[in-house]
Amino acid sequence: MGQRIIFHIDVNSAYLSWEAVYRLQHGNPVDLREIPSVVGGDPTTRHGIVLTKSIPAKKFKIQTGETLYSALSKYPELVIAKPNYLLYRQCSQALGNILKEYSPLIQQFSIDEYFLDFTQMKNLFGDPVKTAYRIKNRIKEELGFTVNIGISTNKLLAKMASEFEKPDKVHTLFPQEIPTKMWPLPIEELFMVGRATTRKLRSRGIQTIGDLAHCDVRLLLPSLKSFGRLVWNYANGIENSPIKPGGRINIKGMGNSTTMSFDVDDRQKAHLVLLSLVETVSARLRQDHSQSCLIAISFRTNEFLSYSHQRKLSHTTDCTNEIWEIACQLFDELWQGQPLRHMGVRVSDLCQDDFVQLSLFEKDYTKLRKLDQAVDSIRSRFGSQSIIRSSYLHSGLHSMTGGVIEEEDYPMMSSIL
DNA sequence: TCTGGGGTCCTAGGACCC
DNA sequence: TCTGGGGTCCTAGGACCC
Repeated sequence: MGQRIIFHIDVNSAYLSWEAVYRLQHGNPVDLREIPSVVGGDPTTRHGIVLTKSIPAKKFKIQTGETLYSALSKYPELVIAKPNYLLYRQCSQALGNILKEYSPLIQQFSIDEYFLDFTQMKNLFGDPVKTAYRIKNRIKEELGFTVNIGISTNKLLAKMASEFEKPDKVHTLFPQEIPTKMWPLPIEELFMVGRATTRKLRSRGIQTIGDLAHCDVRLLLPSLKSFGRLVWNYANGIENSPIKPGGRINIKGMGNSTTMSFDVDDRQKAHLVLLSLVETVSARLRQDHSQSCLIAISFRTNEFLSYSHQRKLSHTTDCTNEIWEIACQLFDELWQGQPLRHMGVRVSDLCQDDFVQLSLFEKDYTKLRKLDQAVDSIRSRFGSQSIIRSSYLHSGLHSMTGGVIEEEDYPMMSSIL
C-alpha cells in the first residue's frame, strides 16, 4: 500500500466559536472571538471552570480548566458564556455533513474534531492541500466558524499539524518535515504526553519531542512500560491506525457523573442522586439497544479524594430499578460517611439486547422493564421532566442528571446551519 | 485550586484453577 | 506446606484525550 493522505479537522476554540456565531446570528453585535471571553459553568453550583477560551483571553494567560474565579482575577472584564451542548451537537453535525462530501471515510474523534482519509479522493478532487483550503473556506462561509486542517500520512501527524498556528489555517506535517516542524516542540505538546509523563520524561533530561525521538527506547520502559514505546513511536511519527467510520458504534461503556451544588452527607440523598444518574444512563442504554453486565459507582469527597467500586453481574440488564439497586449496594459498601461533592454511575461490558437471557435466579424484572419502556416513551414525547419520581419533589435535586439534553429549552439555529 | 463531564486504555495485585 | 508456575478473571486506581 502506498502513502495514505489523512486530514485532521479541528474547530478553533470550538464551544466559544459556536456560541459567538450563534449570538451574531441572533442579532448580538459582539463577536466573542474578538474579545477576552470564555465558555464556562456556574460557580454558584460549583461548576465554575473554563471550558474554552477566546484567543484574546489566551493573551491574558487564561487557561482551559482553570477556575472562573482565577480567570476573572487575570481579567475582570472577562465575558463568560454558559455552555449550550445542544448547539454544539448541531454545529458538530453540520461540520460532519460538509466533510462527508469530500470522503466517505471520515471519523468523528470528538465533538469538534474529525479525521478524513483523502487517499482515494485525490483523483476526484486533485491536490490535497488545495482541497483542504477549499474545505476550510467553505466551512467558514457556510457555517460561520473557522477550523484548522492538518495534513499528513497518518492520524497522529495530521493531528499534530492541526495544532500549529491558529486560527483558520491549513498545515502539513509530512514525514520529511518532522525534524523541522515537530522535533523542536516541547515534549508536552506531543499527543498523549500529559502532566505525569512530562514529569517523568523531564526527569530523564528529555525536553523536546526530538529528544524523545532520539533517545534509546529502552530508557523509557522501566517507568513508562508499553506507554513508553507508544510515545517514542509518536515522537518519531510512527502510527498507522485506520480511520474508523461510524464513530460510536463500538461504544465500550457509558456513564454519567455530576458535581452537586452542595455536599451530600446523608445516605438517602446520596441514593437519590444515584437514581437521577441511573435514570439517564439506563435510558441511554435502552435507546442504544444495549445491556450491561458491569455496574460501577464513584464519588469524590469534599477533600477531593476519589473512590470507585464496581460489580460484575452474572446476567445483563438495562433496567433502571435493578441498576439503581446495585448502585446503592455498591455505594453503601464503599461510603464511610464523608461529605460528597461529586458522584458518578457507569455501565460497561455492553452487549446488544436482542438475545437477552432472563435469569431464573434473579428477581424477575419483566414488569419493571415494561415500566421503563412506558416511561421512555412518555419522556420522548413530552420531555424528560414529564414524569419524575415524587421523591425528588422537595429534594433540591434534579430528577435526571447528565446525558439527555432538553431540546425544547433551546431555539434551533438559524437557516445558516 | 474557589479544581467539569464524557470517554478509553493500561497496570498491579489478589483470587482461583489446573 | 516452609509448596511452583501459568493462565484467567476481577477490581481499583491512574494515565491520557477532548
